[in-house]
Amino acid sequence: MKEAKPPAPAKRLRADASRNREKLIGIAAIEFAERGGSASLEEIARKAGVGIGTLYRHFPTREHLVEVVYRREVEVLCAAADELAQHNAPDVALAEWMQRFVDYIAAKRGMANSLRILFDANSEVFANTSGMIASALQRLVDAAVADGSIRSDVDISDISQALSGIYSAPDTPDWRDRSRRLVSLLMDGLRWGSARSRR
Amino acid sequence: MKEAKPPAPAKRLRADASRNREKLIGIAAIEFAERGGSASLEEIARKAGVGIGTLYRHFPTREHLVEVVYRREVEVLCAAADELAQHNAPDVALAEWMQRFVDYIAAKRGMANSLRILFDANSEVFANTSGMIASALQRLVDAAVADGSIRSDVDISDISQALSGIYSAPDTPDWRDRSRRLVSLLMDGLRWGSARSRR
DNA sequence: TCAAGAAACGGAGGCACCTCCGATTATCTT
DNA sequence: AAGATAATCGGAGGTGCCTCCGTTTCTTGA
Repeated sequence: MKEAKPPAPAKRLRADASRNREKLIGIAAIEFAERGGSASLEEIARKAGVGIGTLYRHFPTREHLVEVVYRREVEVLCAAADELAQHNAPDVALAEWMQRFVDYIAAKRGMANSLRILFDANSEVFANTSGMIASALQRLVDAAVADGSIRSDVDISDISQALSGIYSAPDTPDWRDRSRRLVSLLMDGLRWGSARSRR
Repeated sequence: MKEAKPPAPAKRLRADASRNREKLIGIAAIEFAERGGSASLEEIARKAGVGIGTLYRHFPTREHLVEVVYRREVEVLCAAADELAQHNAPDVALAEWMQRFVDYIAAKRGMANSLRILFDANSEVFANTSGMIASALQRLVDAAVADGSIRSDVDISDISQALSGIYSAPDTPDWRDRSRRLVSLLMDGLRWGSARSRR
């Protein structure tokens, strides 16, 4: 069975290779969150239990690693939307997801600089990821509207706007609390005047 | 004679210190222009004939050094405006100065990244320097208009606009030649319809 | 199951960053 | 003029970055 398969989309990785790769991404996510974009790559390799050479083979530059970690976290965040929707009332799922969004942003603030470099080099990444986030939000809102637990005259872009305000807010010590309160407030506003609240 | 002089504006530097400082700035300007923002600081110290410690005492971070070099070059560029005005016909001075502006921009392109970091940290620097440049340009244009060697209905902001286009132009190999041609063209346009050309 | 070849590992090595502090001046005081 | 004082010099040293390549481990096919 001679099959032409030259454009192998992504070569299967060897078992040890993919194990190491995952380990590195996991540790890197933690380190970037804790130490920001200047986390030591050697430290990451050490904690992942691999040599520095292995890290560099998988991620030729710091930005490659940042990109992969960033993508991974967006995926997790978006997957959480569906997870939450399955196990909660739609409005609760939406509220909880927005709170997680705050946490997600919090982790990103430390690495703002690396992300900007990445943005310059490959802005397509951001088009993808922001699309994913918008679509997750859309699904949650649609479900909550359909269910009558939030008002029906809301537009995704309004919510996005509010959430992006969180990102650009000044980096005070109480940033996180304030952001969480903002999300609660937003949620109250969405519930007010809903079919359910009127019933 | 007990005099209160606590707010000494800028402590006089010791002779050797200021000598070293100047040497460092000079070498750094050359290195940044040649190698871009990633020029080695140790290399700069070595070429300046001082220890690395001396460099770091004068300029605690790479960005400090970049900022000083940047400021210095803007000052030189603006001083050149007056110099040129004294020794040339006003229109010639203007033309020559714009050509020097191209060279100045060329040197900046390599260090775009460092400049952006600097911009985030201290955007006041840019307000200052762009003001200085605008005012130098204004002086040259005024003189040429008064002299009748360029048309009188020109606005500084139009010329600035054209010059800033040079900065944002794509970084092709012939960027410099194209920019110089653009400046010539601009100059022809300015001369056309001037009092002198009509006479 | 085993051997050969492919792929991945990992750390030594070279360079740059930046800090720290004893040695070395320049400037001030008497 | 010569010592006292304060500022400056300069490089050793610890850390991180990244490359290179000999060694180890996985996969495959017989």
